[in-house]
Amino acid sequence: MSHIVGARQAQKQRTRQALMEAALVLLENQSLSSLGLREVTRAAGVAPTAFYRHFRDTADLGVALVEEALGGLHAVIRATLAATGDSAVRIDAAVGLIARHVHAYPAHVRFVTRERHGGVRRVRDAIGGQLGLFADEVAAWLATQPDCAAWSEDDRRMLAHVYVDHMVMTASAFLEAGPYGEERVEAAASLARRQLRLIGLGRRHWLD
Amino acid sequence: MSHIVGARQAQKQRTRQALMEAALVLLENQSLSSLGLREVTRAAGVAPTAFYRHFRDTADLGVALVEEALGGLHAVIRATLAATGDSAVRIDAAVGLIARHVHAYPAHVRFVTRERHGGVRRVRDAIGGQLGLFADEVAAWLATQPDCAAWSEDDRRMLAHVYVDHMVMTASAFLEAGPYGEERVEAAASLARRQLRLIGLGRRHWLD
DNA sequence: ACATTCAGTAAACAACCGTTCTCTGATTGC
DNA sequence: GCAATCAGAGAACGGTTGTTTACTGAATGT
Repeated sequence: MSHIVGARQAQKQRTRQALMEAALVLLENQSLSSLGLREVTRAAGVAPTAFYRHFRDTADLGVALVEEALGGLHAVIRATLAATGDSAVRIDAAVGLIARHVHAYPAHVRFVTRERHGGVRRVRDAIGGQLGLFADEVAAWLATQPDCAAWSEDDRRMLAHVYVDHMVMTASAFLEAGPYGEERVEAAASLARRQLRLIGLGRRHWLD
Repeated sequence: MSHIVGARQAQKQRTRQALMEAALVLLENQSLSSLGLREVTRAAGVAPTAFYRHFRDTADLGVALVEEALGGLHAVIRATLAATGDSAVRIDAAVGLIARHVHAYPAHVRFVTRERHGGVRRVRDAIGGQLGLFADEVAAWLATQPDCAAWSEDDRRMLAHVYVDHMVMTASAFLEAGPYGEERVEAAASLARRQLRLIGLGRRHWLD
């Protein structure tokens, strides 16, 4: 493996990824504030000192995990919002999207829901920042919708906040339901859909 | 201090309380899964081995904290639900109650919101169990309300779930707003009230 | 009064932690 | 080709961790 351009950077990114994946596995049974540096390097198969080539400390690793878990979702959310459709099929699509995402990246979802109110301030803030951006995008989309055009900006942000919070809670519910069978997952989906329907009804009559 | 009946048990409960309070203080800047036994006893001013006279491990301490934080709230919730009033004053009363409770017991609230999805399964389950009981009580109350009497049992549980989740999120929002001044707290209260109004509107038109 | 109970103490244990310093050897730019 | 760079390894450090064992002495029941 020589004379390949960027072979060094490629290998570095590889171990960096190995560290992040090892951390993600370990974080399924504990929280970030108890995650040890040595523990991570051991699981990743590198020397403890190699950790410092990539992260200052485990909190730094956590911030990188937030970026990995949520950074790529903005495009997905924007695309989902742009899709048109009846409100009922909208709800089905949104809940189905969440269900599939949780099924595909359970460890990332668990990490975000666990550390959103977790013991490490920098990670908490990073998650809060990303969710705030999600709310911004939803609020901007709401401004383009006929039924919310006449709302105040504050009220649109309030509703966007509700949608984002509901998305996170639904993801968490799918995560808890997952190991207990498919009917539990379907119950969580049904719950989420009805809650969205309730919110949609409130939205429709907000200006009464 | 001799020849007092129960002097021994009283002193034991005292150190037990000292351990729990010390833990609660330490848990403001970390999460339970990183809380050390020695750390707690040091902060409580007792020998490390004294810990075992009260708790098997720190997870056990966490379960006791859940009981302390949420066990006494059932009566408060039931009393609040029993109070009659217009829906607008109901909302004001509920949000005000949450605000006052967060102000009075910030560490307990922080602990619950942090460990609800935290890294210690037994504590997670204990919190989930208590919140489930809250939802039961709210659902039972909804069954007595004229506008929900015709709802299905499942739908009432869905709405109760929404109310309980909203209560927890509002408490967390108050907690985050607290250190940044009174206007931030008022903004959180306004947000919570409008969200409750939205839910109320959805509830009113559920059977349309 | 006296024997029992038991909350809390004290010392020791092996294991683990984060961090520093030094070194190696393959990739890199020239 | 050759010198410079730098990701990773290795060893050692002082400190902390959970747990065990043996012990103390005041509150207890009779």
